[in-house]
Amino acid sequence: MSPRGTVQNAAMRNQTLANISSAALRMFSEFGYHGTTMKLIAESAGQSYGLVYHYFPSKEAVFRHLVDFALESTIAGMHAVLSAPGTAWEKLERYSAMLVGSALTGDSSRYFLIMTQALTQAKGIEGLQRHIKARAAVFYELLVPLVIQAQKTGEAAQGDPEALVAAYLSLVQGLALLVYQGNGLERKITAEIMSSVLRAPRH
Amino acid sequence: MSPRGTVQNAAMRNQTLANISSAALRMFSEFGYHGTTMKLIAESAGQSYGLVYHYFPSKEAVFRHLVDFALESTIAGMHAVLSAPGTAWEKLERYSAMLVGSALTGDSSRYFLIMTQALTQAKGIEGLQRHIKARAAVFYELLVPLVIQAQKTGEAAQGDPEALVAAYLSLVQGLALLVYQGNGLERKITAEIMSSVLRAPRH
DNA sequence: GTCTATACACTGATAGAC
DNA sequence: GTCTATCAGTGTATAGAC
Repeated sequence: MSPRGTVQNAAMRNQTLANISSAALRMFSEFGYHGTTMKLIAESAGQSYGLVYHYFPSKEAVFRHLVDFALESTIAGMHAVLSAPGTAWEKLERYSAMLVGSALTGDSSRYFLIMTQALTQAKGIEGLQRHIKARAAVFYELLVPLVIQAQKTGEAAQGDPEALVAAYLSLVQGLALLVYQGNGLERKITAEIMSSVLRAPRH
Repeated sequence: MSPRGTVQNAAMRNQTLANISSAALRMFSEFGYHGTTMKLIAESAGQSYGLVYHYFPSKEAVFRHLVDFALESTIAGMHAVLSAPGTAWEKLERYSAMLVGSALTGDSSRYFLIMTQALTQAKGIEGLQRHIKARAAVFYELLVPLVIQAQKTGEAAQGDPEALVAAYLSLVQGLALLVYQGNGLERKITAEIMSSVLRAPRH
């Protein structure tokens, strides 16, 4: 009733929501969409079964929420790195460094993983595939112009810029899988290796 | 009873088995392990539900069979390309060409996909993760020495050879995902781009 | 070898008590 | 806001007829 009460309620609600989301991210990234049950999410979050349905109308909604967050935060991260001053090639190298430094370690790699899950198992989820494709197009819209510019200065490799970006993003997705396997090999990956897909052979 | 009868039976059995396996590969690669039902496999193969269980004791066995085939045929393909005469770098380039030319197109890419499915959803399948890790170690055993040799001739990039191979294999896995999405972008990928992860910057 | 029918367990989602 | 109980639907696996 009192203002303080509603504020506390909102805080508690946000915390519970974050708790459930975090648990769902772990489960989806480990068992896939169909392999994850609402019971599993609830138990993993330390919450009751019914409470999950209080925050999300369906399992699909939970998954969509995570996929959207993954897409938007990836786009935001790209924007942040690419909007800082520097040449096109410097920006691309800086993004590789950011991926190796943070995005491909810990929880962030799980977001790349559920993107993979979404792409390879979402045939039954109405419109999700299309939604991802539309938002992922932004990746290309941001990176392709940079590659074209870096090709003019001779820093990026010649060839179809879209193909280069496609290979670069494929490498990122593949590395997220490597991180997930946890052999320790992922710690040896350097920003230089990541950029090598785009880099021109020097003469 | 007669010799001819048993031979015909064996032939029919092999064909039905191949039919079910092929249908299962399609379903698993599109819906993932948990998203694929035995009913779906049966219908997709044009066979009855019970018949699938006549050929495989369980859904897990079907999946294992496909994963094993994927692993062994990938290893066999590597051996074939790498045992042909040539320098270490030539062999690596030849393998990239083979991947772009055949392995990453059509049905072959589905085998790379179920490897991804297996790695990211097989937490519930006892021992599968370990089995894959053990067999996938062969990839490294075959490729790392080649990279080390190509580093000596200055053709491969300097740096940890294991990290280079890990990035190379990650790129392959990522590209299989690209093929699956079917944007048409995968057709622009060249062997040169694939090899760029391993290639040394020329001086 | 091939098919249909079914037992049994589990999952997603809802209802209603506190 | 949080929990337990419950229902309808689906999935794996088996049994048994042909």
